[in-house]
Amino acid sequence: MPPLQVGIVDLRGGAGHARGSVGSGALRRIGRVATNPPSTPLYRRLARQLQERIDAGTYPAGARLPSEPELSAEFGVNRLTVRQAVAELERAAVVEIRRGVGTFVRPPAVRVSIAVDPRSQRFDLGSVHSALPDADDGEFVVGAPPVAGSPEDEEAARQLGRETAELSRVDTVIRLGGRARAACSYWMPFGPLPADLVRPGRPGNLVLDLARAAGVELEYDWRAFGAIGADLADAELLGVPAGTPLLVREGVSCTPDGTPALYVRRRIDGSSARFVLNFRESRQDGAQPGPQPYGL
Amino acid sequence: MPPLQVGIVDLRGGAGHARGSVGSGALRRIGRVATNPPSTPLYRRLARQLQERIDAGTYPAGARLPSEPELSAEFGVNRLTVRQAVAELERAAVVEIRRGVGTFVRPPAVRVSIAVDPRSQRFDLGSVHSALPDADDGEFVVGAPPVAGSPEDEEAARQLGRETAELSRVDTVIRLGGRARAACSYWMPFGPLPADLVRPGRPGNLVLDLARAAGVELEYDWRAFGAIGADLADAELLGVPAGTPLLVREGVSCTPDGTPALYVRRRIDGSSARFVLNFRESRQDGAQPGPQPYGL
DNA sequence: TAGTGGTCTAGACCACACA
DNA sequence: GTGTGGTCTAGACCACTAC
Repeated sequence: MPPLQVGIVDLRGGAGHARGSVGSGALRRIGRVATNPPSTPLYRRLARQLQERIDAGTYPAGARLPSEPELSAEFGVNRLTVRQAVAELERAAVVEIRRGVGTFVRPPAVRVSIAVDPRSQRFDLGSVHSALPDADDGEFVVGAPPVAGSPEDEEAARQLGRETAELSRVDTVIRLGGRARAACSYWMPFGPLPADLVRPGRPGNLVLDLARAAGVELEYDWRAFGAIGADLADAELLGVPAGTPLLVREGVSCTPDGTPALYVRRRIDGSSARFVLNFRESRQDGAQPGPQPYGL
Repeated sequence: MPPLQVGIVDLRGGAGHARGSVGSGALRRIGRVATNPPSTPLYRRLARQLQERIDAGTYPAGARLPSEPELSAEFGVNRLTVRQAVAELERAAVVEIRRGVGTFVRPPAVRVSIAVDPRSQRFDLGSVHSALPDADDGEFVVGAPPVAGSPEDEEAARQLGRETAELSRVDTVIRLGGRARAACSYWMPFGPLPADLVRPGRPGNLVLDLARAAGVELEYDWRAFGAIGADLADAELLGVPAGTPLLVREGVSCTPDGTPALYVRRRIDGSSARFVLNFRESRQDGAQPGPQPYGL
């Protein structure tokens, strides 16, 4: 456990900070009376200070930070201000907060790396499935909501060149390592879907099963990558706070004759995966065989 | 302006919510005394309620939400609780908060769509440049920090198969539409770099200029996509709150003989761009020529 | 000047994890 | 039980924006 510093720590400015300078260098409590408005809010200076300690190894990876009351006392600020600083670090994936336990420094980002060769046409990689096969993991249907006029549904209809009334929809969650990693939505221009396939809780590779049931062969048409914050619904599905960065991977698959047959939109927990595209033939040197995953 | 509802609004549960039921249906203020702990925190129920109003068109796109004191009075909760709810909606990109002005409903997500044909080898699309050429926009050098032992530097060295001491680094910001859209870092296994090229504030296409200066021809080796929250440094560079979802696009380019010559890591404001990969030849039907951008 | 959101405090009660 | 983080209140002062 890191040594608990006693007394009040000065939070004025910090290294490389522009304003906020006060005359004397005396250690001074920063309280309600803003003798010299520092322009940088207190909670942010606190966040920087904590970040510096983490970078310096004062709080190494995996270590528990001092508790909120401890930090509150050490820096002479309100506990809520401490919480605001720590929340910022949590959103930046620097620390992980475990309720009832403590706040811990995150290890340097372990990610699953998924290689995709963009020149091959028929493959069903790119789904997170093949990365970490494990018991209890997999894709699970969470519902088959009717296609109404939601913005998502409208988008799907536009992408498939159909009317919303012609579409069926299924929502799933992909679990890996005991955690929900991705929320998926599928739209298809046919229906009704086999009740057994879209039964909530059903495991399996939904895309493959649906394609088989419909008797169609699917090819990638296009895929797109973006980043958004989790909305309230996705946050609940994935068990993360709203606003958590999600990697959105969406696209259309079509039959060999070019008819759009599937629009898929996946929201993937950003800390869980990245997608790699290789543009050169597999290298011969062997020294650096493609991208190095961040750890795993 | 939406009509200001008077009185106290009931926040118990909300549609489709599991727990939190109380006996009578009377409108009741939810105060300090939790007569029946609803399990779902107040601020989240408030967020849902506001989201519902936005979905229902009570607060249409572009409209200003009632001010925090107004919402505080309407729902009978503390202003800080209101702020917590609104902050959640802001992180989910549902509303935009303008200090001193108000909180506004965001339009349905306008994004720049950038098509990339993954089968062609030599192209410098994929950079955000070609999307929105405009005056005052472009890429600007913000610094050429020495390569020390930071985790990023170590990663770059690993990717390039070099020691950190062999690398040079440049950081830039890409501005589009008057806003910073992407923060970029480049690592190259040579140096020193031409002082004129890495002078802070210098505009231009840095990759092309550096390659020309070094007399090397660059090809894509691999590119990867991920999503993270903005850390404190990126948040400052991009002018967004820490934790804002960023699309990370990183990769290695090499010379025609396969020698790694550039590691690049871009953090792109998630609300600004998405990357599209086309797997099929350009379509003949013409009806749906590739993916439809979300608006722009 | 008036109204908006941004920050900060002090204090309270709660749910959760763990010993 | 003890300590952790999670929620909520009341009140205050501030900075920014627009009129």
